[in-house]
Amino acid sequence: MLKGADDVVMEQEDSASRHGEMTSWDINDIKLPQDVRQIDWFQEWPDSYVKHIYSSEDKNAQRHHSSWAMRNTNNHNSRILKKSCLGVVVCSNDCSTLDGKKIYLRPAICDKARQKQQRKCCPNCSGPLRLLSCRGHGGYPVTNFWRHEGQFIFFQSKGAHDHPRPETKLEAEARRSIQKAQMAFSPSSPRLKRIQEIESLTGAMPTREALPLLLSEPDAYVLPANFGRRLSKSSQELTPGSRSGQPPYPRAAGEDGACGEAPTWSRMARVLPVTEGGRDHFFGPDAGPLGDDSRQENPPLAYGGRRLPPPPYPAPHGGPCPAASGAHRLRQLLAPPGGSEGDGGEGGRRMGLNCCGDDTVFNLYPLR
DNA sequence: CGGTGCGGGTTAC
DNA sequence: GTAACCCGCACCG
Ligand SMILES: [Zn+2]
Ligand SMILES: [Zn+2]
Repeated sequence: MLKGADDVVMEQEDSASRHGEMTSWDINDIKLPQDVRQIDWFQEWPDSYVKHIYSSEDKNAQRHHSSWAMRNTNNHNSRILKKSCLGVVVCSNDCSTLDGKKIYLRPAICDKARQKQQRKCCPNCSGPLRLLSCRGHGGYPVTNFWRHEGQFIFFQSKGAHDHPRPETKLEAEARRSIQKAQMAFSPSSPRLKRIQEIESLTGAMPTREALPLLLSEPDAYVLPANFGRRLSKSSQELTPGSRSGQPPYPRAAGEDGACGEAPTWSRMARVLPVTEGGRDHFFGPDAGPLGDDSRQENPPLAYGGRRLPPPPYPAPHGGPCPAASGAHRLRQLLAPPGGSEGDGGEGGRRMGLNCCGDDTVFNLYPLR
């Protein structure tokens, strides 16, 4: 992925190659540095060839999380855990939501579940879904390596994702929950239900954009409570997705309620003093469109021809997309993750920025 | 149900 | 030998 603004680069790179002192280690070294100068806050979207050293206390690191859809891969080395990127699931129709956003679903990690997922249909236009595989590492999926050593957890990634970011794990979970609730809710005959389970199960779902709106629905008011908690302590951990990229929250509370204006936090907060702890989220300005079609789930035959995304922004042509289902009101579903692990900013951790209250952050979001 | 780890085994280079 | 990857198994929330 190209990094647009420098600040973006900074945020990620900074930690790895901070201030000159090159990261002199490699995940394969017999001995890894134990005189670590600085520990990094968990990085939710590590990209490019970066390295990070996390605290062995960091829960996200312990679980080898990433907001990229990474699946375990066997490298026959129990000391080093290796994972490879699954890419992102896109709509074959390349449809767009009302507010012009694309559908980037999170590939299921489980093989079986992923196959099932690919048979489902687009939550936005009901068109067929397609898996856009990752080829950011020499034509192969980007790989991530994890190694626990001493009081640290070393992380190293190889390759730069050449596809948009998928929904975070939390968003994907929310999506599943909503759809589930939606189904259970529908007062239809068992027979119909059956059908929905098959078809609908496949797609008719609110899109990423809709999520926040749904959650903001009247009953959604269950959330506030959580809001308070999160973001409080100076050291907490947040599951990878936790309110990162496309937080279902920002708009939640007071919004123009209207659905008209979908969330506009497309590009924002890039500049925040520090991306909130553990969450470096906020989409990167790069999460951009990267159309690149013609690349599906075929092995990297001859890779070398790189096609670039069509025009800057493929016009939304969604095609005949009778907005799927009207899924409305659905509440909670989004459990407040534990917390977050400090703040990610680099250059040293910043403690709370929370002192002012969670709202601070929220107010920043709309910052479009 | 699906995320995560593990490790045997295969295949291509 | 290295790397990608398939496959089943176990554990867990
Ligand atoms: Zn679609
Ligand atoms: Zn990738």
